Amino acid sequence: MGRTFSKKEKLLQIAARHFSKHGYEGVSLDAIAKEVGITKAAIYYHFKDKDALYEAVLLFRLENLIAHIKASITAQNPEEKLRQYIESFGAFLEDYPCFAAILAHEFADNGKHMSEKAVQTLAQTLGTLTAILNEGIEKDIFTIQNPFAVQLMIVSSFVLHQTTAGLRKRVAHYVQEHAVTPEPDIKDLAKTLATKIIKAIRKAQ
Amino acid sequence: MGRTFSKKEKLLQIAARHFSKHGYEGVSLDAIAKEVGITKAAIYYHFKDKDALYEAVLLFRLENLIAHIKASITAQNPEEKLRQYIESFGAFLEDYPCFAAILAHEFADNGKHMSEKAVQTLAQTLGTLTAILNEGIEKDIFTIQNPFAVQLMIVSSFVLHQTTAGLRKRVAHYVQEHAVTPEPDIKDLAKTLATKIIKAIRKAQ
DNA sequence: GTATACTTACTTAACGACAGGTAAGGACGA
DNA sequence: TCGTCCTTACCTGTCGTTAAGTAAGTATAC
Repeated sequence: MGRTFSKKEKLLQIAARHFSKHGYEGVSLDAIAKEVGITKAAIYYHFKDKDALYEAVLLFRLENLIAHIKASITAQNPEEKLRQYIESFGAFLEDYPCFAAILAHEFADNGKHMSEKAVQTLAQTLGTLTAILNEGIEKDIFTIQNPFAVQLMIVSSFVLHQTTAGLRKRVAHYVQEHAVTPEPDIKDLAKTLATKIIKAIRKAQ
Repeated sequence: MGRTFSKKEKLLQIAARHFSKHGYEGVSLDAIAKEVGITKAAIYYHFKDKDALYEAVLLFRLENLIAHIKASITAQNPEEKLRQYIESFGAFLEDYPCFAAILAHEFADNGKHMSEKAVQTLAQTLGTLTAILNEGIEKDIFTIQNPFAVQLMIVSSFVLHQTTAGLRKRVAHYVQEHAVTPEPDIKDLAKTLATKIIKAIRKAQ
């Protein structure tokens, strides 16, 4: 039983795709409206302006993200928690590739279009990671880490993995030494990344 | 003895800054021209169109980059080569932060504005890395790696480190658990990243 | 039950600002 | 005088945004 979407939901969904493909500046409300099947002015009935539409798109998924991550961390020991953190991050970005691309655009222009609330929500993911790392350090499992550096490796790898698939294909075409290893999907990448990061920060026994 | 710059050089330099800050779509030629101190029409004397200007900016730095990396790799053993690769990549992006931001924008929209020539040049960096990894695998120093995954970790970490400094500062403000560890500069990050990656892919002795 | 008042969810049409791009011409050094 | 390096003036299209209007639905009063 496929549920029916209201025009507003359809608008948000299509807007997300447009913002993900072209970035804030590259998106025109005309184009969105046309695809939704309404007029541009109708967007202004639902949202104050372009900024508010973007904010709605971004905040919705950001809040999803932190809920998803928090729900995924069920383990007791820090190492397993860290693995769950990394893998749930990857799984979420796989499920919402548009969101990954929107994040990539946001990172590229230094969060220019992110409201304080959006930044605050994003900060919660980093807070969660920091707590895990601190616990690991206290229990003498991890070496001391800068949480920002670890977060950077995780988030940037996932986000750019999701967004640069087409570019990588073009690049691969020119790499002579490149044996045609199959491109790992994001779930494989998550596992690889988790293993690598844990290996890299774990205290030598 | 400060050399004098031609208008064209000044134009390229300022264009790079604009493209790095706002991305291709967000940049207006009027704004660039104004800052250079010429009129928009003068840009069309030097370049065919907006695309050609962007291409010139991007290709120039890309060619710099591969020259810089190749010149930096002087070691004999793969492990040291890999370290040099990573550190020279980081050093280059530190010297040209505008270039890092342009790359970030390009990654965010999947290389939409990259010409085949630009892609080809970018591919050379990946080719260099692949050769190093293959040598390490042959000599039984590294475990088998997907070069794309390793390149992804290196490039994405550096690029987003350079571009998201302001955003990270905003995020840090909301992270309660965050002890105010000083933000590592990119050279520290390069060392950390090199150590981590080598630790992660090196064969256990 | 039906007239009235009001809300919801849009459309049509237009606004001013500004985008990329161009044709024509002028200043100036060799 | 000829090419180089620009400027002035302008065109066309598209942008975000708004005002005004409207068909359909809902709530209330009698």
